[in-house]
Amino acid sequence: MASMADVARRANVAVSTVSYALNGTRPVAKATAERIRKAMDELGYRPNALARGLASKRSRNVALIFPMLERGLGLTEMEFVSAAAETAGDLGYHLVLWSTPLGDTDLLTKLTRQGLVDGVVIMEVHLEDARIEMLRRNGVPFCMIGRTGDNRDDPFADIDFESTVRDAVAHLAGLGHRSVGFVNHSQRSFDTGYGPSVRAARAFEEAAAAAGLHGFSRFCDDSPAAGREIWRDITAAEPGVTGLIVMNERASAGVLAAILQQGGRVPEDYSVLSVASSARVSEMTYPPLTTYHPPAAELGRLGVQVLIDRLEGREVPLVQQLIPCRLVLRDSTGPAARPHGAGS
Amino acid sequence: MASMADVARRANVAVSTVSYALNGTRPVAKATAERIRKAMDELGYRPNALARGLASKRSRNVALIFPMLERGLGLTEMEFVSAAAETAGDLGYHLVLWSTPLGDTDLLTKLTRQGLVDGVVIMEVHLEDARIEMLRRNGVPFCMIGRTGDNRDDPFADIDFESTVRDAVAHLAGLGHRSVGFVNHSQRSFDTGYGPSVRAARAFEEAAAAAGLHGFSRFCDDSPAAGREIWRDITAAEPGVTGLIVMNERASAGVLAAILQQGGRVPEDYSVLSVASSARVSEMTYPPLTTYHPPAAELGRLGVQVLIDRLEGREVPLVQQLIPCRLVLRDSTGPAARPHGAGS
DNA sequence: CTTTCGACTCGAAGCGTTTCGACTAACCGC
DNA sequence: GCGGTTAGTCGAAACGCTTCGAGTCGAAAG
Repeated sequence: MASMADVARRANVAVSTVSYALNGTRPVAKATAERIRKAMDELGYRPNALARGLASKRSRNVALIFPMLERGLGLTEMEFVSAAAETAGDLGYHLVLWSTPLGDTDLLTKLTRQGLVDGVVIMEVHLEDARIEMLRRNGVPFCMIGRTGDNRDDPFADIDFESTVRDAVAHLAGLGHRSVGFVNHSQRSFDTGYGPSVRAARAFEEAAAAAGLHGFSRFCDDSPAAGREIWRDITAAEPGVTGLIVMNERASAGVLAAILQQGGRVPEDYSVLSVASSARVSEMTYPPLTTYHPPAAELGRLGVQVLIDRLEGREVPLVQQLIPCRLVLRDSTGPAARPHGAGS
Repeated sequence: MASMADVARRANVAVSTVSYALNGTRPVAKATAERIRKAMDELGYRPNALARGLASKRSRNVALIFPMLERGLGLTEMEFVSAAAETAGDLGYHLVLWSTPLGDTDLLTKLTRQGLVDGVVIMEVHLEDARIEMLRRNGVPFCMIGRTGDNRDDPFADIDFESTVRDAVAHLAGLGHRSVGFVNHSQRSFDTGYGPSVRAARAFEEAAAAAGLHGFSRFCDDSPAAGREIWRDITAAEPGVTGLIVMNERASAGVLAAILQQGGRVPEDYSVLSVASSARVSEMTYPPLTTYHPPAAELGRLGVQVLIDRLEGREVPLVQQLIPCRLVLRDSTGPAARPHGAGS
């Protein structure tokens, strides 16, 4: 592999001059620059990333910390990762993937101390997140996807669950639904302070109250089976229900199946509105789900963009961006049926 | 950040001795080793990955080349990426993500020449793949997920589409189906030599013939809408059909929906058998799809494992592994209806 | 008691960059 | 025609590690 010394020799200049020409660090005469450029592509020269990083103390690598979740990663996360990788590439950076158990701060500490990356994008942030504490303490530049409860001046990009849930409630209320349920993630995710669970739950209570309708919430494990079960539970406890907001991609299919199985029709008898589930999945259920789609790609792009801006020392204002989900109408919502006439 | 020199000073030894102790490159006295160890964790020392890589000419990074596809990445790919990242981590490596347009050999060349990674795992390999040519030519160690048409002595791990499709045909034949269709990916994917499309298509023809049943194939774009359309096409052209093998995750939901919409029942009137689609999605359709699940995590793990084995110079036999999909029974297949009695 | 060998250690020379200080020629304003 | 810039270039010193050659010492071998 050709090195900078080879290029310098061939172009008849000092190594440092090659470096200047390459990075524009200092002015280089037009003719010299041309000679160097020529030498470079005759040799097929590419600067060595490791050496460059070592000497400059900037690796031009960023890490994406992405958790090994028991519930597994979904398509939203995939979109997110794709966008992050692509954006990093566009900005001349490399994206390295750190798959770490959610609580493992030690592992993360070890990883960050290796000096392989200049900063990290961290996802699945919890309201209280030891990893964020650690990053702050160790002075590791980072950008969150999601946010803690106490984010003061750390940059983040997150889904605006508050406004999304508000919109969702308004949407159903607008269709005449007066008794609306909210199907959340698991109790456990709520208890451990998973941001979306907590914020959405709160937002739902408020929005339902504000809209003057009867609202109730359920936790639900992330599986179709749990979704089926929760529907049975709901119809038993809330016979007047006509609308459901489901923020649980995997459960949503179960809910739909359970309704159909009980002889209910969607959307004639019940409206099911999905929140933050991916397009690829929403269009595959029966009927296809009307959904507030998460801005996964935007978040991914934004996350690495913001991080890199900081790394490059650009004097950027603190970015703390909330992006609402975008409504895509499909076939699972419609005008409310007469309150008690529903379900066979 | 503490450096090796700091550790050496504190432990009262030469820098090289610290290195030997750290890597076991040469013997170090027990007492010395202990002193060094102590110094290390008093300082919270972690070796600098860049310096280490530069000096040793082995970065301990591997790249995952993953394509920006127009059809987007699915859950299978996500599982795959997760497994790869996790495995790399377990083996003390970092996984960097290179998101590249499928045909962009130049970009790939640039990336590999930077010396950031020791080798690459490459996915979505086509039967004729310029990227593989390039890797061979440039002597970049690699492992394919998928395989070219001419793989001689390059390592790969791939889904065994031949045997999977054979099994699928046998499964339906065993249920009494005599007229079975195969829904492939798009014509385009076939024409551009996308391995799964080509191999599965061939395998289906053979297996259908061998089983003595009436088999026919269709290409289908990757979308529910295309799936609906293909079903209309099929019922028009093949009125006797009772079984369908669908190797197209996104289309499968459309097929199901179209059947239901025409008043057909699954599996009473028609059996739909999905091939190589993810569990997360298969369980969300209506009815849930009986599926041959792709061994995504195994492939991901295997890919980086094999690559790293080679990098470490272990004298491993050439790994060219084919893993069949595993059948998971759900609700979309059953005994064949009377040939012509189906469909309302 | 020498020789030999292995365990153990050290210093120095890289690895391929960036960056710093210094030096030379113009060139500018006066 | 003299200080002061500025464009353009060079050599050398890092950066934090690995690796090589060489040296010391004690124990086993002859």
